[in-house]
Amino acid sequence: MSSDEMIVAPALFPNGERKREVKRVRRSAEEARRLILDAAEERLAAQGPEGIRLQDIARDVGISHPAILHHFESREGLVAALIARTSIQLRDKILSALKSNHGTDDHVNANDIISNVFQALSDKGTARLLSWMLLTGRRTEHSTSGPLVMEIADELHTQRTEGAALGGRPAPDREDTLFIAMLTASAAFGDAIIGRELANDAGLDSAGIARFRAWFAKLLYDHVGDTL
Amino acid sequence: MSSDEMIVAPALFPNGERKREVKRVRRSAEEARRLILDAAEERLAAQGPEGIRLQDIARDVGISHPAILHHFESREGLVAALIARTSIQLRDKILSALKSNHGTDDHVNANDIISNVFQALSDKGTARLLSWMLLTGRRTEHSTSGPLVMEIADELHTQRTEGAALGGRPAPDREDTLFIAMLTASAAFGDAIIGRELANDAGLDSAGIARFRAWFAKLLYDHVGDTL
DNA sequence: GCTTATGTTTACATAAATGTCAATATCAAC
DNA sequence: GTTGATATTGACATTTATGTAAACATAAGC
Repeated sequence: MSSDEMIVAPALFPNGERKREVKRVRRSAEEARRLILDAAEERLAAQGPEGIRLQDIARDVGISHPAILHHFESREGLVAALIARTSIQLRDKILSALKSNHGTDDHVNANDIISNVFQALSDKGTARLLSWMLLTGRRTEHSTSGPLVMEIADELHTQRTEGAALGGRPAPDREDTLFIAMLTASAAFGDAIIGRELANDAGLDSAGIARFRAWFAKLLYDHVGDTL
Repeated sequence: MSSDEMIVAPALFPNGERKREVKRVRRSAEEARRLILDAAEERLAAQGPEGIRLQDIARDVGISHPAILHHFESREGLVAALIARTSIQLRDKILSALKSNHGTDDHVNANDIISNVFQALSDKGTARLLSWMLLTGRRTEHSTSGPLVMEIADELHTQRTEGAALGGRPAPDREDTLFIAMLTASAAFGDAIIGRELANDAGLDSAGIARFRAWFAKLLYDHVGDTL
């Protein structure tokens, strides 16, 4: 309550008043950054872009907001780091999903892949983060979803080509594969944003949503079967 | 380069002396609201959600920012009005596109419809506005894109049913039609947000983008032909 | 011309968020 | 134990946005 301290001369502490004995938790820089990013991610997923406020995130982690600035330089730095981390996680999830099922070439497989892609983008609001990034015009060179789609298209085309060779069928069209990847990316992206809304209005429960994704997978699978 | 400052027009001074007689433009409330919404829409499309700042929009229109508050109560009111207007425009565009081509049942027609839907969502950043709305958790009862998709699905199903009856084919599956609408909505939505990015990274020019949309339209058309 | 309704403005108030700074506590190394 | 590096903090500064109030100006009706 005593607010009438000396204004200037941050000289030594006024002897009478003493700092209280506070137990301060001190983490490694890496650990602190991880916790902060986790909290930011959760806020973003739950409350949207405007949920990323230093004070709130600091409270979630149990630190003071200047600590965040210490680790990330600025709010923008925090956002950039979050985008980078999320992008890398997304890339890993999708590519591993693609590669793990390599070789088995039935429509159940296609179903799994599509399901995984959709899931990867809905989880934790990944697509929301990325779309917010695009909406606000942020670009991080290597972490954008850009190269990712090309990687996916490449991997997919390799698989299709191999499959065609094994089956004695003609090689698939390169652009056709690219379009499959682009459509899947766009659909999964859009689904992550308005999917829940659409499903609600259509009266679909989670089983219905699963049917939708399976339907989409079959659509692509049939197409591949036709054009391969 | 000095910043371009507006010529300030002080209307009153304490001693009663006035600088000069300023000509004030006085619009009808309706006109003023329209101009403000236009400016807000443009800012949003160009700079993203954070581009909606009363001061900036006011400057664009050539008014002072309290005038905006006078017409829309609050910033939130402005956003809500913009969302409502945009939703209605989107609804009209898509439904009219659907209905205008009614009757002609070839894949060129499907191409046109898909193209129109994608266009409607990219134009003026409509999808960006709506996705921002969803991202920030805003909901306006009647203006959400929700009922819209059901309307579209209904209209589409009517057309498919009629077409099937004329051709003597079995009636199409209701859920199949719904899924077509949902996929189209999701894909167009996602495309509006990351489409440019994807196309860039894939090295597609505008002709390539057109090919992609045509490819998608054909995918749906072939599917309908198969399942009808 | 006078009055009235309301669109419009200036100046100010307020709030909230980011960012700065010096001081302090904690861990690790010596 | 002492020292050094740095993670952490409280208090403060700054910026910038929205929102308020009272006065003014303009178009329309009498």
